[in-house]
Amino acid sequence: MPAPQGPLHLRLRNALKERIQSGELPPHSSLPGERPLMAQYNVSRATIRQAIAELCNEGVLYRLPRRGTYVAAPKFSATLGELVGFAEEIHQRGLVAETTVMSLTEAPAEVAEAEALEVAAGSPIVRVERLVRVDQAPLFYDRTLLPHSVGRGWTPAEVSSLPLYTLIERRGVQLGEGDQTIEAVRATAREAARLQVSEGAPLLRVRRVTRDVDGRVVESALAHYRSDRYQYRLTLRRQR
Amino acid sequence: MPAPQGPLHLRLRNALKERIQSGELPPHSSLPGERPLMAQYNVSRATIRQAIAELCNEGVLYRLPRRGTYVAAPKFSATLGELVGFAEEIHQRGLVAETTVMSLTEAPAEVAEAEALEVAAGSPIVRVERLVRVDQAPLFYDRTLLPHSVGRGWTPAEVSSLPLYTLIERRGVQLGEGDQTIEAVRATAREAARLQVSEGAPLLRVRRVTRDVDGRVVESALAHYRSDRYQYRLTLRRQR
DNA sequence: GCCTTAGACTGGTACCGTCCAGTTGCGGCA
DNA sequence: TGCCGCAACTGGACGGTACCAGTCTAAGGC
Repeated sequence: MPAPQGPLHLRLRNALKERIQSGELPPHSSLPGERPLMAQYNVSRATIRQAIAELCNEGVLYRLPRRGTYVAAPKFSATLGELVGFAEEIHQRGLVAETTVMSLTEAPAEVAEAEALEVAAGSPIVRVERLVRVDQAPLFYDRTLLPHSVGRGWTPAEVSSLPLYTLIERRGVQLGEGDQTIEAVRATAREAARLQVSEGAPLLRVRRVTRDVDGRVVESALAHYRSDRYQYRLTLRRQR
Repeated sequence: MPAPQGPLHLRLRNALKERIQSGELPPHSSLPGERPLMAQYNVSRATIRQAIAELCNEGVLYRLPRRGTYVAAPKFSATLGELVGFAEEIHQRGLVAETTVMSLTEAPAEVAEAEALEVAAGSPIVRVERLVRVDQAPLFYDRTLLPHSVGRGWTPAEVSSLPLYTLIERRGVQLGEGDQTIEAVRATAREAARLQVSEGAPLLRVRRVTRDVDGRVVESALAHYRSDRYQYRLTLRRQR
């Protein structure tokens, strides 16, 4: 075989994941002990423990001290507390999104925009407005603000073909946390026209402020989803 | 000194946390390297790395490979991907909720209810309906279904004074994951009356299926929030 | 047949060592 | 003065070992 690349613990992690997904290790069955696994995969215990720890963090496995390591029940959502962009999420659900860039401008920030991005008023920023369709019909409309350092030089072609988070990470930005608020609103006349719903139809309004690992605002987004076509879905885990 | 107890890596973890919280290590400042820390705390590098890895998972620190370990910006939300109940969440926000139990019944499950709880149709289940007010005005109405083994024997007094999750955990149930879907809907005449809004007002509908660590359904809830008084808020972290 | 108990597990904690590949800063050379 | 290369340092990835404290089981005593 062509000698799989990458760190051992990652390869081990994927190997175990496959054994679980293939059904060889069904939910709630116990994994071999760490010492048997050492012999099986010919790696040190530290490596085994690292791979298992990662899978526990992902929720794929769980440990019962002094009893064993077990396969967790399958997850019901791929996104467990993970920050994903609008377009990324659509893609993760296996849908094909068509993105139309309505506008893409670089300009000095107005007061409200500067506040949202936590930069000085008048600083250069980038504004992106997009309409995303799935299966022909509009799904959501969003307006995203980015600091000039992040969004500078993007083309409509890039923005319509790649998730914003991909473009952001390409700039070398390490994404950290994203703070979202979700509310229900009535569609205004303008929103109704854009999303092709009747005025007053219920919409999901999602605001998100994304920061890099240093806490600097990287993106401030406001999206309106057609509620007849979209449900916000997330999985949360109880802390021990 | 009285020899602090517990595993070394936990003590180290807390020691570092205190140095951060005291302001000795401000946000975005770099931690000493792992090797200097070994000498400083007189522990092995593996222990240092374990403590740092835990703090990274918590979001207190972040690493830049081959550059260093840094103090993260303080968190913006207490609930980072944590599963919390409706009442718990209100409490966490520092609000005082008045809960009115509209009904509390034990009965055989109807087909749809049995499906939601993943039990056999006709199995005994418990239904709870509650109206929660904050500052006099209604905030949300919710209907929760529970398997008989979980909700059996609860009194209206208990249900109105304690979060459901507290009651569930008192039964010895280990909560695992909760799957939520959030959508925007128009208030029906009945919902409008209960929540004291006009008919057709936008509401946030939150459905949640909570499971224990073994994957068994523990609770199936459906809540309607007044959108003029409530925004769903959550913080997510980007996976590495 | 039942109960006790010893030993073979389990994961948890902690130590040691080694090598690797980027980053960074500093000193020296042009 | 300015550029460049190298040495020092960083976290990442492995390997090995040892001991601990509970759990589970199966053998042995009653």
